[in-house]
Amino acid sequence: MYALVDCNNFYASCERVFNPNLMGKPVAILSNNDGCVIARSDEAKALNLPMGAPIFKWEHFCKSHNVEILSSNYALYGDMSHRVMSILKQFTPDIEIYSIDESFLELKGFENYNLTDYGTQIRNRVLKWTGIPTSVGIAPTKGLSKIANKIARKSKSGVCVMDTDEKRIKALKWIKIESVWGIGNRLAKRLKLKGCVTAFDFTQIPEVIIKKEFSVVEARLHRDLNGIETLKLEDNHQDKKMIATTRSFEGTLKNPSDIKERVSTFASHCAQKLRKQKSNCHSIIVTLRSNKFDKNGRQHRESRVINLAAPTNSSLIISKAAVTVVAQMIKKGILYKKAGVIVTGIVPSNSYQFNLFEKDNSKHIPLMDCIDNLNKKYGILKIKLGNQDLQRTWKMKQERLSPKYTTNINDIIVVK
DNA sequence: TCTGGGGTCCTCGGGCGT
DNA sequence: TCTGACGCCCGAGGACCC
Repeated sequence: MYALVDCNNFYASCERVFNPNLMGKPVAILSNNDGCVIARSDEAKALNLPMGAPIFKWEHFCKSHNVEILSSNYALYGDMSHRVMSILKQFTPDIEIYSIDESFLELKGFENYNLTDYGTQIRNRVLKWTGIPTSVGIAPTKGLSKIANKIARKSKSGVCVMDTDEKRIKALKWIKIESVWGIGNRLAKRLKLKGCVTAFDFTQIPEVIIKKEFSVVEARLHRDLNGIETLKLEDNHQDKKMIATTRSFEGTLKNPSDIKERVSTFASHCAQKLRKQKSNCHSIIVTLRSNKFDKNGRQHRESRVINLAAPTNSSLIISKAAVTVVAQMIKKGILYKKAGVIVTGIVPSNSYQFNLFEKDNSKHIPLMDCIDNLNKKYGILKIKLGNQDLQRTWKMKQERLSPKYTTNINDIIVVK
């Protein structure tokens, strides 16, 4: 059996732990740069404030309905997530941390347990120790545990155990096809054309047809929902296969030197993340785009790939390559809105094949170590490359940011 | 004025070796 | 030596997730 433990309205719940005034009120959390709504409390959902709503269009609505709007505070959410996950690890050794707010727990050897009680224990402990409410869905497969979790979320107890075929069929008939994990908008449309309205309809289509007309992904899901354990617990300890830093600019940029500065910063950020996981990258992808929402402006969107002669995690090499390429991409007269650097072809830094003509950049290794250590000691990004913005005039818009209650000593709550 | 960021996996089509 | 069939590899782009 698998349990899916999902934190209810995670970002809003984290904020409420440290600011009880938000209890019972509609709360909306904004994306980076305070752009659009990315998380909502139940009360905000009940007001039909949509996910992804651009806040400048919904500000008036929020004011008139007393919605509390907050910038996203990832330092807080990351730390709270870590606390929740470490509690979940006490309940089973087989756990897959699926995202910041949910985990799959494999319950092997729990045949003699009362799973409803066990799920309740999980919920109670997480709530008591962290203040975060959760829902627990327990079922024979991962796909079904996702559906059980949706039912749990709607139930009073917050726990749903799908342990018989009758319960499985009832649940499948209840859930709409577009709400099934792994079925996005496009697929839902195609499936509806075939008369698939619920997950149950999907499971009744013969597997050969699914394989033929859709793909192996849907075929796997099909088996899983039919109760055949197909999707397995995934290993959490693997290194990332791709590391990205992409950002929208505060306004729009047309000056090549401004754009190059941003790209250099994104590149060195990627390099830093590579070094943190002790990896090197073989290739770099640089992306640049104008404002897609500007209907009147000239549009330009491009991405280019740089294949390196030898894998590296040196900020100097990655930044230089990315800046050179972005300089070739910039078109005169275009107002650019967003850029990004993605590093791929990731290999462990201690084992890679030298190229016959490779230049020795071994001096970079102690230099990068030194930069990382100084930044660790004196605060992130104190040491920068010469082509980065040394005055740190670029800052994310975070006008409604809550304190870093759990990760910054100056922000700790004082009880008087 | 203002519309997120970071991932994974899969398919498809072209290039290329057998 | 040429050609077609086949399979593998790789990059681009799509779809999905949170």
